Amino acid sequence: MFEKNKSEQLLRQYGLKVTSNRLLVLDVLMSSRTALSHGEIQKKIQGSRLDKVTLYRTLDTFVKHDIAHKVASEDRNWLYALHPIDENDSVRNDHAHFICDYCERIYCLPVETRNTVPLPESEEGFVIRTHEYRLHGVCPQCH
Amino acid sequence: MFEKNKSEQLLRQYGLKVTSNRLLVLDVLMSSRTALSHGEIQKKIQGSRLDKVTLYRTLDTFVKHDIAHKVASEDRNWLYALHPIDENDSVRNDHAHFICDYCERIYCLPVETRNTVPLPESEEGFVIRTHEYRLHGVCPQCH
DNA sequence: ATAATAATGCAATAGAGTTGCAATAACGGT
DNA sequence: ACCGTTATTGCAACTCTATTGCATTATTAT
Ligand SMILES: [Mn+2]
Ligand SMILES: [Mn+2]
Ligand SMILES: [Zn+2]
Ligand SMILES: [Zn+2]
Repeated sequence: MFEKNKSEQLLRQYGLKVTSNRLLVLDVLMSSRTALSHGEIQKKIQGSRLDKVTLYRTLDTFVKHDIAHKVASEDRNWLYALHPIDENDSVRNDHAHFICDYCERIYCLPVETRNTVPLPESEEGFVIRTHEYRLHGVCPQCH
Repeated sequence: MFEKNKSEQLLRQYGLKVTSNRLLVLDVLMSSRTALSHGEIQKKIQGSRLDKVTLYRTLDTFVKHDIAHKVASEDRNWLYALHPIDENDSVRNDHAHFICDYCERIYCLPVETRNTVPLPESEEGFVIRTHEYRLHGVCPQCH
């Protein structure tokens, strides 16, 4: 038996049917350093006839099955990215988002962010379950 | 001379013309514990004939003059809020946002959040200028 | 009161994302 | 290799938030 490619393995591993659309979108996400919007992904796969609705649904499927996650961009669009891998090759659900002030790209940075910002005494009744740390500044591309 | 009300003073202080629309919107924002969407504000001022476009522009004006700030909500709408006041009655530009998993309301919490998450060595070329800390969990209303 | 300027209301428009439904493709079982 | 079940896909129409252009109206300094 031949070894299946990585994207195909990943889909089967998550119990998803292997379709050319999903493989295509997965490849795009895997080869991007930044989180991508629906529109950006469409541009990267122009030529293939993948409908925009199917792309929305494919991305939702990835998020629902926790293959990918989505981040709200500053212009209120969703950006999609696979989970970042840390130095031990393990997935980090807990990480920071870096938003460039110039190109507005969003990077997922595998940074430990837990237990860093305690609530002040005065703010009672708020129970924290998860968090997102968003950093703004200048990215390596824009120096 | 009679003492002007607080909203009117605030507008003059920021060099803005005093209009009934602006006073109305300012009152709504001042009396809310959570950040409000355009739609929520419209509901609260139903009866007044303030056009939806004017409301958008009024909110933008407040943001541009730094009377208020806006936060992207989880469902991709803008939410608007005045700057939170800390225990010394001074404005905090640097604060956290608490997003309730149930009611989805966003609260501005006057929490010190500076310099809490250093980047790892491996992530070079990112220059951090500002940040936003988003906390998710259960708010006091939803216990 | 008047003039200069900014704010406002209305209609049309843009853009991201969603819904319903019929056609098609994936895949386990034979 | 074929079939039947079920999930995926493409298309059209639609929803919803927000924006733009422009003529009208209100605010403020003089
Ligand atoms: Mn991320
Ligand atoms: Mn805030
Ligand atoms: Zn950049
Ligand atoms: Zn709540």
